[in-house]
Amino acid sequence: MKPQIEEVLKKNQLSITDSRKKILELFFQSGSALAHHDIESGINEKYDRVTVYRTLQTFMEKGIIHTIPTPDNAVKYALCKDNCEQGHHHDDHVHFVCLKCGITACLEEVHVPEIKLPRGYKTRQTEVVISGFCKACS
Amino acid sequence: MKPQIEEVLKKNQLSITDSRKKILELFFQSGSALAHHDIESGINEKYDRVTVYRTLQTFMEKGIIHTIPTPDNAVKYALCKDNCEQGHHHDDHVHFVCLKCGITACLEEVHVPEIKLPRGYKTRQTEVVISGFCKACS
DNA sequence: GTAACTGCAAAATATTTGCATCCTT
DNA sequence: AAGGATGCAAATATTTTGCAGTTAC
Repeated sequence: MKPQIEEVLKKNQLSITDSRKKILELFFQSGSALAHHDIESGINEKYDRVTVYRTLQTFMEKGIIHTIPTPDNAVKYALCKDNCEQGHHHDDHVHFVCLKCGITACLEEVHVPEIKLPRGYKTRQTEVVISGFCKACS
Repeated sequence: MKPQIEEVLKKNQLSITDSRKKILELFFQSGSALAHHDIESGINEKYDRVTVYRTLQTFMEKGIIHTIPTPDNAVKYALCKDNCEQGHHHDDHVHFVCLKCGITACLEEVHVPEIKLPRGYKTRQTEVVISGFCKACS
């Protein structure tokens, strides 16, 4: 597990620091999307709030994580699984938010459909967020 | 135009006040989604920031407006056109964000497709936000 | 007249920036 | 050793709450 994490950092030309390792590890462990708050409280060692902000921003720039737009406009971050290169994030999967337990997750196996727009509009990216009840809660 | 606005307020059992009329009018005029900031700066008479917050919240509760989840997690509000009753907001249309001019709009004429989720998940609502270039910018 | 709404002050929360110090390479 | 990352302090921005005065009905 650990080596995988350092690899990700190396591959993105980021120096390997404690906070980055721990935060990235948390993403790998949880498997779901995390809010800033989840990150601050999900790690034993306390890192400065500012460090968390900057780390998330760095990960975003490198395409390691991405934000998920949720219906209530809470900011959540999730690992980019696949073909995200620096600056060019591209999701093709659906995001899910559970109305009961609040978990937010990427459904990698569910693809977003192609949607035809009226004449004149050009699609660059389609985001789909489905809210409902997850396996555990339904 | 004006009478239409007062009607909406009446229908929702809200007392008719200046701020509510002006803010609602702004939504009708703009035809697109508005951020809190757009509302504060889009009205000549200056209403207190707190009043704007509370008015938006009231409109949300009554189902007059709804929030749109945008890719950058900015909070935007738009009129509910159709079958939204108090507490039960239900969109069936797609939201569009222009990457150039930044406009956010509801594409009433584009319906969200039905998406099958893996066994165990239950869908309650599907939100679709497409970013790209609008008629004017493409 | 009464209940509801507004504006002001201030608290609570969230995010960003500058800078000195420390750590990775 | 040098550049980048962190932590602290503080500046900004955002949202919420309490309360007194005002307005709609």
